[in-house]
Amino acid sequence: MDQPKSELDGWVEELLKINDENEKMTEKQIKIISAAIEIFSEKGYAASSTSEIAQKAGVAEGTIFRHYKTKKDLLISVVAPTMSKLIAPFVLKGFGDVMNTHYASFEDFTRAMIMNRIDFVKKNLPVIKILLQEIPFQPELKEQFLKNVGSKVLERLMVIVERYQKEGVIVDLPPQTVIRLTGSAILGFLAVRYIMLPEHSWDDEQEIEHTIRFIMYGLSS
Amino acid sequence: MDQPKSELDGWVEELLKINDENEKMTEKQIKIISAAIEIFSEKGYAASSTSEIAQKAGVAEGTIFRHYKTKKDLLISVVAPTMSKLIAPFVLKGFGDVMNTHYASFEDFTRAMIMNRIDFVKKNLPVIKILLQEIPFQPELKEQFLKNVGSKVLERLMVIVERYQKEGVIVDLPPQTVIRLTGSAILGFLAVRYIMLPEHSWDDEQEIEHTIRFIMYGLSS
Amino acid sequence: MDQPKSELDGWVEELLKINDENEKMTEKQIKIISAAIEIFSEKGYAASSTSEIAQKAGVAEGTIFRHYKTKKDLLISVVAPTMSKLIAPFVLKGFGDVMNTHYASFEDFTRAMIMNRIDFVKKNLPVIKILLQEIPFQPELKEQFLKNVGSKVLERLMVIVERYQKEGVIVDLPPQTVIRLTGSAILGFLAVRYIMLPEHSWDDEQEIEHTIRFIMYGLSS
Amino acid sequence: MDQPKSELDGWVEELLKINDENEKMTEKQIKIISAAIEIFSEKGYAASSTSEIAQKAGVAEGTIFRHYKTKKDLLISVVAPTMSKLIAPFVLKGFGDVMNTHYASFEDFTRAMIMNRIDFVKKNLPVIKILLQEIPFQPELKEQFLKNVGSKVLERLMVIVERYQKEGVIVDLPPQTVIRLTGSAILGFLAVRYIMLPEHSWDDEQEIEHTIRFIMYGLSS
DNA sequence: CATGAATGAGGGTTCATTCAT
DNA sequence: AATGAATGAACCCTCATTCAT
Repeated sequence: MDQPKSELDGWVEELLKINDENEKMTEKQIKIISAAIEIFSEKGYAASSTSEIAQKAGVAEGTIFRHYKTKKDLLISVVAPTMSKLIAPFVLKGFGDVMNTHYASFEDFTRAMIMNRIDFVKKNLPVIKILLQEIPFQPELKEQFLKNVGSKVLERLMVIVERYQKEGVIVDLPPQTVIRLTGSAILGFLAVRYIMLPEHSWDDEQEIEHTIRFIMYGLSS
Repeated sequence: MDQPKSELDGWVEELLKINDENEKMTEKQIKIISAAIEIFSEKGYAASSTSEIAQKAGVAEGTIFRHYKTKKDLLISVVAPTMSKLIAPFVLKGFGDVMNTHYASFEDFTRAMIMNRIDFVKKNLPVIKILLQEIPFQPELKEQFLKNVGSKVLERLMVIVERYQKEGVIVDLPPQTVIRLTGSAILGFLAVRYIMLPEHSWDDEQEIEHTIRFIMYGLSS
Repeated sequence: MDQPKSELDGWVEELLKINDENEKMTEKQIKIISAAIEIFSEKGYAASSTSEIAQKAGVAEGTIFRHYKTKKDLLISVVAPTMSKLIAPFVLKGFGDVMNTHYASFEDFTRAMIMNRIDFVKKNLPVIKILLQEIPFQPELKEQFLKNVGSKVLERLMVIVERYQKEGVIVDLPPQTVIRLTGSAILGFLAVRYIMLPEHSWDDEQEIEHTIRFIMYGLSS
Repeated sequence: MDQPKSELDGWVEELLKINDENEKMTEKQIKIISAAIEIFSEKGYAASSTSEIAQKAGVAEGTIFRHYKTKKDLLISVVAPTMSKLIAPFVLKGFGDVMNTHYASFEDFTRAMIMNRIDFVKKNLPVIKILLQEIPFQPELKEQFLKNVGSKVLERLMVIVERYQKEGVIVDLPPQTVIRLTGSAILGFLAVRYIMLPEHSWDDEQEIEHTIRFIMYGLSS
């Protein structure tokens, strides 16, 4: 699953560094968050008990509530950094310019996107599972998600899609439809590969190439 | 969202009729199941309380447990018929033969598929949400799902895909990959259309045509 | 465990016959009472559920309450006939006279008593267990028991003991104490033999003889 | 009910002291156990509710379950120390030797035994009632009881009985029978005196002497 | 700052009892 | 007379949260 070091990755890493530096979490907090991630993703938020988290984290029950006012607070704290990272590549300033320069072909762009998202999923799988589970039930998360992905990310991607459409390299469907179709192909691969059948033996490189081919042909004008 | 009456639909309806006739539920049971569907899909299984379900169903809490031994039993009873219907079109005997006859073109087949699934999703949205939420946490459901979808459905679809591949109308990728890509496009549409942004104003016909186009071009040989 | 047919037994049988004839229980009632005896003695009254009794009896839950107004009513109905039989030998009219005639020696009397009680315990073990368990908690039973055993039985026995004391064949302790000591020996045997260690292999005849010997010597003047 | 200070008592007290020191119960735990003893012995285990115990103990219901995982756990915790004390006099090391030295006559031994057991019953009456009630229904207790009393205690007593038999001071019945008869007399007294008719006005000293006399004569060779 | 005992509301579930059929 | 669906109170137990130490 190696991928060519790309500019995009460079930014993500930078962003992550920033995020991580901001955290200033005590050792106990890290243990709590880690335990929460593990347990939330295993049994679901509602079915997890703070006492089990405390036990797995090796802290007293009360300690959790010293750092996170409520259980829901803990959930948000678990999920927020990953949500940030999720949209990081799209909100970096200069993102558009760079696109112009570095990903001359739509295929390269798609490939970079796919590789980057695979990397992201691999590094954040448990939290992603939690996010998927809880977004429908936590208005806070839903709102945050729609605001970020539905606006910022979509906005950026639309600009990019429109540019490629103007260049005539992809079909002239509504940009949102293009994004939906491309996104479905990529996320469909990630879902099957990492969530539904992670145990299955995969030839990742081939699957990725097939997926890219599918998108390219599917969107060919 | 009208769709041309097709043979496929005929069978599904027949199957559903059979299922529905088998149910023989009392009036109270229907109320309980309805309330459970509503509340489970709204708050998630673990966060729903049997007392709230009883209240919404207009029955005493004890009545729930007369019909469903445990809360999990109620979940299974809520979800099982929909799981059956989910795979119904694929397990009907004669399904393969009919394919040969009636859906000569891959595009027609895909269109029928999409229409049928849209119909299914529209009729079963709340239960589908519950299924998606709970499959990861309920081994019973997971097993049932994998057994049915992972075996029966996949099996059928692979035969069909291989036939179209032999005919040279679609690209010669591994059949499972073809199914993944097609499924992603269809399910991606359904997810966005009915789960993520159901409120958005959609031009369904257009979106469907675009999606079919995407699949056709994507899989063109 | 054969025992010589005695007059005493004759009366008991007569009494039982009377009791049994009075019962006029429907077939369902018999099944309910039998099931109740089995379950009450197995798990205790409070830990038994009427639904389990109904199931074991093969009747509907409601049927129990048609015959017995409450669960406690059922308990009383289970236990009352045995309580009657328990005191039967002592309240039969003419009991005292017969004593004079038939059991000239105190030893014969004691032996008859022991044999009779063994027989009684063997025939009524489950109900006796229920009685022992529930007398402390059911004022109705307690009162009934004290009234019958504490008065009628004790009264009769005291007359008998006093007669033997006047004859000089047993020691001149307070009659109640004599009864307590004799009763302890007999009931102690029954408790160990039939309740505490019923599985142990017993040489009943020997144990009985030893017990009688113990009482005779213990009360010798 | 004063009794002559004996060596035997010395040991028991010592043992109890050890037990009591081990307990390290918080104030709340003591209140919970006390309330549980009171209510269990009054209404029986199955008919007692944890909420009532909590109320009588003056704690929240949850507090009970912080200290005792289940209601049955609470029962065991209530009953276990008394079970230990029950067999304490028999399992103390050196018990046998001391018998040789201090209770030269069988009568003295029996008297010490009776006094000691009276003391024990007086101090532990409610828990003893609970034990008697629940041993038949709680396999854990039954097993524990049989293992301890049925083995350790019986073993010790048999050695003692056999010694007195060899000395020719008591009749040559099977030792187990001797123990049963002696035990019946003692326990019969205790049962009548403290459980069945505790309100009756008793001349304890006399009753005890009569009981001892009964045993002595009953076992005289 | 960390602890963990304490809380009490609410969880799922059982149960004796009722009543329309 | 018999049924068994329906009831709702009470059951045991868990939980997120608080607070004195």
